[in-house]
Amino acid sequence: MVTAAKKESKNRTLTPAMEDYLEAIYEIGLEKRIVRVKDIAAKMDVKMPTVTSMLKNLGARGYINYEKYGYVDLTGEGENVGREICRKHGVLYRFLKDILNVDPKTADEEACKMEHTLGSPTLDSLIKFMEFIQTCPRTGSSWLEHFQEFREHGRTPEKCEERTENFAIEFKERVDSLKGH
Amino acid sequence: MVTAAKKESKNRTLTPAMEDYLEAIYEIGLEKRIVRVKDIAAKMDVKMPTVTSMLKNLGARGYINYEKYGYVDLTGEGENVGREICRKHGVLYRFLKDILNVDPKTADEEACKMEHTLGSPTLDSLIKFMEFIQTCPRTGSSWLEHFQEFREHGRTPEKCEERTENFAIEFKERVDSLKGH
DNA sequence: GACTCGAGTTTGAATTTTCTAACAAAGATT
DNA sequence: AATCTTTGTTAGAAAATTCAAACTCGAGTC
Repeated sequence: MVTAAKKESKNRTLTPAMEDYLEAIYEIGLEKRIVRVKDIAAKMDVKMPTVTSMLKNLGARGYINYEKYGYVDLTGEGENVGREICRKHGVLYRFLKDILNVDPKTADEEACKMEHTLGSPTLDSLIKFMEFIQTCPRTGSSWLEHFQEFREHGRTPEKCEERTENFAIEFKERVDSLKGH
Repeated sequence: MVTAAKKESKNRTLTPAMEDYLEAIYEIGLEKRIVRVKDIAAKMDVKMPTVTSMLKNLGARGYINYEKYGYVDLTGEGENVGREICRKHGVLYRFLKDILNVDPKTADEEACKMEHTLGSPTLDSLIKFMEFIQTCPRTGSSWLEHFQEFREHGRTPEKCEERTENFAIEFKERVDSLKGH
């Protein structure tokens, strides 16, 4: 379904590209004392002039402090954005890799694009969902393994019955430990 | 994590915008005999000249048959793309809305962007995952309800114990019906 | 047949992100 | 200090997507 979503008129919202640069600057800042144009270019896989123009852009918008030939650093707001995009990437990466079993390289690439498309509330819900899978007495890691089997071989009544019986025992133990607090 | 993903050099891959137009044309084609520039413009929320230039573009690439002042129709390849994007949108929309409980409007908007970022294998895995949740004896709709409770109020040991006991009964019935084929 | 009106197109321009080629500054090395 | 290398910047251009303004086509209507 293509939906006529209102275009964000004139407003100074960050584009995906800008968000990517802020994320890159944030991550480089975590590892090194200083953030260089060269490092950003390497991380983003673009050439240095591209970085320079984006830095001017982000500087003008107040997300970084930037002076020619000087080192780059994020303003408070720039840091908030960088951290949030970084967090989104991590959540999405783990969901794709650990839950959906997408191979790590693809998971990283797809997370890289999705991190700009999902709002923070959706991300929060996804985090809670993953947490819930792992902590709910009915699911946990054996359930995830069961899913991987299903994903590869579809529904096989024998497997299902076997797994169900194993879980019956596992589940009983969990119930007892819950009761016997 | 920003990753230096290889840029697809010269290759004639479809951009997200092109995919959106093919999806829109595909969907309009499902509802009406003929697909008009005006309808595409309305669905995409752009002006007609924008549609005209994109139609030339898609025509040159072989995804549609396009002649000035004539009606638009998809080639075989164009239809494949349109259908696939449409399918991705549907899967993502349902995941966001039914599983993560994102409000329908937001779910639609976010699905609209994500449909260009996830590969078909990832989508297939997501479909299987949703199917698995609904058919696995350990989960099903009561588990999803349990999640919604958790999402809103966090972990509450009492609730958890209560739910767990209810499930113990529910689960026993399922096991019996499995055994008694 | 001439007119009108909605649908479609052309033209030319703006924006965003990127590049290459050429230039400039900073840091090392001698 | 003079030079070399690395790093960073400017300038100019390209591709993609969009728009507004002006023009054209086609289908009726008088």
